[in-house]
Amino acid sequence: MEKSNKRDDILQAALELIAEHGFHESPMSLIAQKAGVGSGTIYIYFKSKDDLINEINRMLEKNILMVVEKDFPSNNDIKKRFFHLSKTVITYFIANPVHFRFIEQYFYSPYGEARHKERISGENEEFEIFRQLIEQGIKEKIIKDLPVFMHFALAFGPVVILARNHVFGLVKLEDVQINQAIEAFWDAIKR
Amino acid sequence: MEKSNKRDDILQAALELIAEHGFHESPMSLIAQKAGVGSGTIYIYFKSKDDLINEINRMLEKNILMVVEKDFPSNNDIKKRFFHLSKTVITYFIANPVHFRFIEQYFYSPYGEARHKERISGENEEFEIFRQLIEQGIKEKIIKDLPVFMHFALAFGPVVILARNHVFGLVKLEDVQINQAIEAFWDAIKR
DNA sequence: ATCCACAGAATGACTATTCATTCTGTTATT
DNA sequence: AATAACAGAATGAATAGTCATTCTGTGGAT
Repeated sequence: MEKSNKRDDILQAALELIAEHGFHESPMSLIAQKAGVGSGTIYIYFKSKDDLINEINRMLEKNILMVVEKDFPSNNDIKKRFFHLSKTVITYFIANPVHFRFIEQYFYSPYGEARHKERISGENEEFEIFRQLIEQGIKEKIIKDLPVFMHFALAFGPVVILARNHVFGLVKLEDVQINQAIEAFWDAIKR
Repeated sequence: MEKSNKRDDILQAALELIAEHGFHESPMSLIAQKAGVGSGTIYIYFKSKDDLINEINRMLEKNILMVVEKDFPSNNDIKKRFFHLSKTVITYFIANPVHFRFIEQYFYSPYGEARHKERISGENEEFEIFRQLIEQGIKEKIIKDLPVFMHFALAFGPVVILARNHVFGLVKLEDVQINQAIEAFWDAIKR
């Protein structure tokens, strides 16, 4: 599996640089240097800088989906599943600050707009898990009868801000606090 | 008061361009053109592009604070005040999509990091209103005994995502839905 | 009223720099 | 020997910022 080592090196270098400095403060020359690669080499693996950036995002999304799906308690009750999902996501962000900061910048830039639309409109696996959870919960009268996108906002809005505060070192989120937070926005969602 | 018309023209032009296209897709030459001004003129009013961008943010923050403080029901009960604050903010974002998109890009970029730290650590008027509200609510046992930053995440996290969905045209938030959403995240906050 | 002198606002061509991308020659692989 | 992968220099487009010059409006002198 050591096949395309350079490709991964480039992805990793770009990810780290962009997470720290942003898109336009991460020139291809620097990415190449950090990856230990000639700048021309990047263009063997990626069509353009945009392509590289989108590829990083795809990699991270796949990664997160994997983490979320692993050990997901599909057969447990709604609240348990909601907790697992929320906790996994927030824990992932805290454990991977570099990923978090990349995703945040990507998401809140013209790049992420298209991606965001896809996510809301449906064809996204990550979101699918959440959607099923909510829809079932509504049917079972456990969750408020509100549109799914609203539940998404109620749950992931706080997650993102909390992760941000932690990643930026403004607060230190301990396990207890994470649980308190999830418990709190569960109150927003549940009937 | 028609004193420095050009300054305002430049701020407005830059605001609109950046909201739509992002920071790096808004060259000074274009800003100048859109403002109906020579490119050198910008440097009479602003030290640099960064200065211009920070100045736009300052302008918008002042503006929002004004809107929030106007008619704020200081003497009403906690829940009423919380509702007013939340509703004002979300309504402002929806009514001013250009402002929202600028703020979002600013906030989620290296520019916004410093600003965010200031906000959390306290010396920010906007935030002060919220802080007082929460602290009083905790004292009166109306609101959960959690750190203020957590309540901030619980309330403004959803607000931002909802506004985003609306501004991007993914959903159309009617008054009823806004009220439902606030009612929901009030559940997250209240005891 | 007309004109002149002048301050400082405004301009836009210009410069130096940075950047993404391409080109070229070299090295490794088959 | 032929091919593909590679590094890094070269390129040209784009950009932020500068500066010598032009414009504009005001106040005083006639």
